[in-house]
Amino acid sequence: MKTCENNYFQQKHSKEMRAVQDSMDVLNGKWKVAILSSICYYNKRRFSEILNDVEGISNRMLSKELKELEVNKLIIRSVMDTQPITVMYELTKHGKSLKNIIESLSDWGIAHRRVITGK
Amino acid sequence: MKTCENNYFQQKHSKEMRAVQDSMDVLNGKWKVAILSSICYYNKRRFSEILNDVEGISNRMLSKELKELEVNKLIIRSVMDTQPITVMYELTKHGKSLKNIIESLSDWGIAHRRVITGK
DNA sequence: CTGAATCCTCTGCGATACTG
DNA sequence: CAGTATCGCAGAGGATTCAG
Repeated sequence: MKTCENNYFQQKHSKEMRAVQDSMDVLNGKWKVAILSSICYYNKRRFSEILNDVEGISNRMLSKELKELEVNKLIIRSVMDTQPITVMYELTKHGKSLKNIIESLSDWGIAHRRVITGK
Repeated sequence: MKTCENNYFQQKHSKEMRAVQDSMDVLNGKWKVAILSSICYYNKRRFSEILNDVEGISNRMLSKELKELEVNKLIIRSVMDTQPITVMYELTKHGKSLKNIIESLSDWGIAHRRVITGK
């Protein structure tokens, strides 16, 4: 019976689908992945450096997004006692587990441009 | 000199960073990746099936997002001449190249839940 | 069944200015 | 330098209805 077949497959993949949604909820918005990329590529990165890396982002947004990433335990914020103060951001172990995805997204972005522009 | 060093690395990674942004521009919004996951996991999928797979999406949104995905050459839409008509969606070759990323996101989503809930 | 058309709400995000 | 505080709007997205 067709519906049974569908239900079978449905159950088979609904868990993965929910997991994908969970991931995208954390990485939502226009900036999160780009910010993570910046920190990921440079290992440690300062606020103003990320501000430059991520094209077009405002300090307001950067501040807000960094806070969310910290809450989600993807990055660690540490204040350096300099004058004036500087703040370093780095990936947690958990954040580093996104490295493969980020690199894949980079590769895919380049491939996508080729596909859309017709090479 | 520190700034030179920074500029050097800056140039080294700005290309990847732009590519990541390109990818995320295509996959933006609340639903795109989930929709792609549905089609990806089942190879071919009908409108109403995707509507069920993606929890919470409205037909209005699904319709709109599918259109964008088609414009970006990630999926192909084909109308089956049945009564009433059914519409199948499947990934293009280019769309299929997202499979690894989708699977990684699924794995990461599960891991993330463990990290946040403290296991 | 697969959408398109309306209407309406809410919020993501930009611009700008200000603080320690 | 690294943020916070306001203000304002376009547009994402929800609910509902209509159409082929």
